[in-house]
Parts: sequence; C-alpha cells; structure tokens
Amino acid sequence: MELFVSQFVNKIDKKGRVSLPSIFRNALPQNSKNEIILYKSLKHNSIEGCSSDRIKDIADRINKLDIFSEDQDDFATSIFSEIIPTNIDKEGRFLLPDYLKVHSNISSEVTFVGQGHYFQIWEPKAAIERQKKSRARLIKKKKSLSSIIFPIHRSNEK
Amino acid sequence: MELFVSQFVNKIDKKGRVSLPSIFRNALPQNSKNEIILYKSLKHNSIEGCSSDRIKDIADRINKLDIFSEDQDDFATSIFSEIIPTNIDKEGRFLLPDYLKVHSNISSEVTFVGQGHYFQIWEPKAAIERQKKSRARLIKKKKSLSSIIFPIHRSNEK
DNA sequence: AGTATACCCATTGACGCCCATATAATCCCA
DNA sequence: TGGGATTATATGGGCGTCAATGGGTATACT
Repeated sequence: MELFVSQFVNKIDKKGRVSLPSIFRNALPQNSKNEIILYKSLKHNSIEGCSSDRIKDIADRINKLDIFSEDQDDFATSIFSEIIPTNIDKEGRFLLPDYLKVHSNISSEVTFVGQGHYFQIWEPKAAIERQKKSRARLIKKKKSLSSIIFPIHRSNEK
Repeated sequence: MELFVSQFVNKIDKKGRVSLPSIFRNALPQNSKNEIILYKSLKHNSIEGCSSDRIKDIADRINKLDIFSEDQDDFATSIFSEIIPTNIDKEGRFLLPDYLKVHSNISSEVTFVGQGHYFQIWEPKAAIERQKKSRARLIKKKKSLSSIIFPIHRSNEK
C-alpha cells in the first residue's frame, strides 16, 4: 500500500475547491480513488484526511478497546460522529467544508502534509511552524529515534 | 545489498536536474532503480538520499507504533512529511527541489558523498570543509574508532 | 427560484520522455 | 602493451503530457 508522503501547497478557488495532490490521489486504494474522509485533528488546529479504508481499520481498532471504557466511547464519539466523506471530482479536486476551514484557520491556500497512512491539511504558515517544532523535537529525540530508524546499523551514530 | 561509496561532483542543469552517479544508481535495489528518497539531513546543511526500500522499512516500524501515541505522531510528521520521493529518468537524472537546494546552499553543482546505506548531497565547498573536519576528528579519536572498524564480529550485517 | 455541487472545457507551467553530443572509460586486437 | 574502436556517462535541449487552476453550464436538492 502506498503512503502519503511529502508536502504540497495548493490553492482554494472561488468555489471552495482544492486539488488533492496527485501523488496523494495515487496513494488512495484502487477501490476508492474518488472519495476521501475528512475530520478535525484531535491534536491540532488542522484537518486530517484519509481513505475510507483507513476509517474501517480504525473502527476495528476501537472495537478492540474495552467496550465499557471511556476511551472507547470518546474515540467513537469524536471520530465517527465528525467525519466528512468527500467526493473527488474528475480533476482531482474536492470541496473543503467551511467549518473545517474555520477550525484550521484556512483561507486561500492549504498545505497538504503526508503522515503515512493519512494526511493533514494545514494553513500554510501554521504548517511551517508545526514542522519546525516537530523537527526540533526529532533532533532532540535522535537516540530513541535511531532505534526505530536504524535498528541494525548503529555505526553511523556518533 | 550494494553500498553507496566514494564521491562525485555533478552539475545541475537549467531544469534543475542532476545525474545520480552511475555507481550509486547501481547500488539501488533492483526493484526500485528509478526512484530515490531525499530529505534534509538532521545534522548538517546537506541533503540525504536513499532507496525507497529503506524508507519502507522505516515506515513499517513507525506504523507499528500505537496509532494514537505521541511518538507515532511525531515520527509520522518528521519523517513522512519531510521525505521527497523523486523519479530518476532514463539518463539517470533526478530533480533537486528548490527548497532542498536552499537548505543546503546548493546552486549549480553538488557533491555526492557515499555513506554506506545512504548518501549525502552537499554544496561542493561545504563538502570539502566537512571532510576536513571529519577527518581531523577521526584522527583525534583513533582509539575509539578502531573499536568500530574492527569489532568483535557481529556477523556481516546483512 | 435559488443555492450548491458535479461535469466539461480551457490555460499554463512543470515534468517526463526522447534524442543528441561530448568527454571519459573500457575493450579489443594487432 | 599501445592505440584506435566501442561503449558508458554526464550533460544539453525539444516536445508532448499531465497536474493545478480557472471558469461556464447543467443538474439536483430544498
């Protein structure tokens, strides 16, 4: 399965349409190339998006949580009740609902940010800020990181 | 698996293309000869590159982390959003994105530096500087170095 | 009818694919 | 082993295709 990687800045037109970056379109599963799922990020003032397949996957994982736990309830509520299935037109564009734009401070441009199995949609300046912080954290955490990235070959680590 | 070794200086043409040195091309795995992954180095003002296979391994490990964990989010952001898959054309060239050129001070020429399982792309003068310093450091540390170069054999690192 | 959304077509610029050339590396044979 | 012949590599440039974007119009829903 293809992953969502890299970053792209695209414009929103008068009608509220944005192009989903071409390689993100390619990363969608064969059976649902013309639909994505949007929802508010739980952690940031940004939007997250993914294929409907992934939502099914998440549903499975939530199901495995204790059925009486608060977590289960919270996840179920905050995720399933707020997701927006969105169609992608023949040119690869989709409509960004107003309330999601408001939530993430988006006006005329957005930055698509690859996150592996999903992606995020940010107001461009906020995306840069976030990236800087994230990169700083990563550099700090380099040791723990290296155990993930370089599980075998350690010799290059100072 | 072949390693990226040695050094080469190549030119960037008007379209922003650079030839990946022939022996680096040969070092790419059979199944992904026409794609490389680029990303900013965490340590230097340089670019690093590797095969997409290598990234797939890393991606798998990240995706095994808990989907709702902080770490998952950090890694996903820092890695998936910062890597740039780039196609290699039939002549063995690829496009060097502008923002990577800016990051590493590159204008018209680059130095490819083999680093084993990955390689670096430097602005040529910076590459020379780096090499001097690196060499000086090594000489100072000769003792500890020998333990890396001649370890008690841990197998031949697949 | 009025608003919203999907479909169609057009434009622009970037990128991929192809072909060409010069220089460097390799081969091959006398 | 020398030196010409052949091949590979790095580099330049043309051109068609595709992605991103803009806008007109039909269709649908309320």
